Amino acid sequence: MTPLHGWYAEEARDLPWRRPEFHAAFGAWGVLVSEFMLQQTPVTRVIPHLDAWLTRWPTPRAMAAASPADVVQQWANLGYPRRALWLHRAAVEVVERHGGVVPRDVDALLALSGIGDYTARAVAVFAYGDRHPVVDTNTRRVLARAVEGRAQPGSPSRRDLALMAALLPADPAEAAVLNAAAMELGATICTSRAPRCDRCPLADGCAWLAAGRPDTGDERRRQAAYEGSDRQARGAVLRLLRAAAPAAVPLTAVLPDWPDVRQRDRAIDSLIADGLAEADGEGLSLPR
DNA sequence: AAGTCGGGGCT
DNA sequence: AGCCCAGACTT
Repeated sequence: MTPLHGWYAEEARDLPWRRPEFHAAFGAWGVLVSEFMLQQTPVTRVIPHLDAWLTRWPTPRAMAAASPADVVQQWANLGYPRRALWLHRAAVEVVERHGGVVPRDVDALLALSGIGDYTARAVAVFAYGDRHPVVDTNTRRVLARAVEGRAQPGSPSRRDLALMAALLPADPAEAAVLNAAAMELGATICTSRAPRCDRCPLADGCAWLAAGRPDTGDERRRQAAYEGSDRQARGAVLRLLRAAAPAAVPLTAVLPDWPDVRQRDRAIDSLIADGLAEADGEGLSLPR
């Protein structure tokens, strides 16, 4: 893993959350927001939204004072809109439990809404410089190949954390670089489909490359089709509510021509259950 | 351990 | 027409 340091210094992408100005302006809150947005949304899609979000709500306290409707609206088309509500809830929790300061302790971070193993450690490491293993889907693939000689990682588990922890340098700053470098390598070189092993700094020591890049038969659990799914219906309803906001949409005007009316109603009910929509006498709207 | 949850871009 | 994406939550 040692070659990653030099490679990262030379080749790392210039991303907003890696710039000193970003940390100076938004601190740990900026890192927290960026990591929320990056949960399953590609880097290139997050970038255009991040600055607008942080300019509007530059602190947890500002975010906590916003309405859920404004939060869902600002989240726009980033996907998985429950994350917007969780981010808002996390901001409230930061104000209530930590005086408005994003906590540094991993367990305190894990206790916040919408924060799991990845995000908690990403904040502790990239915002505060502490020494923890940060393992995302990119890192898991790099470890699977370079260390275990497999084509694809297995399902996420705590083993990944232990494996990465064992590879971290003793110095926290160097450990942070390795964490970021492993993610960067997986995102740009050691990609899922067509890895560029010819440009990989770990090529000499990679177990998978040494074995001739075998197909180790690790089936990735594939996602159901989006077309025709409940998720698509939810997305369509929410898009309608965003367009109408702050006005409510009469229930009879909510996707009247949707192919499957039971699916439509299921989508409405589940959005209400999630707190992403609200129904009253005037109809359906974003949550007040 | 398996299901659910967006949406866009690339192959 | 799939596959993939700086995951987390619920059951």
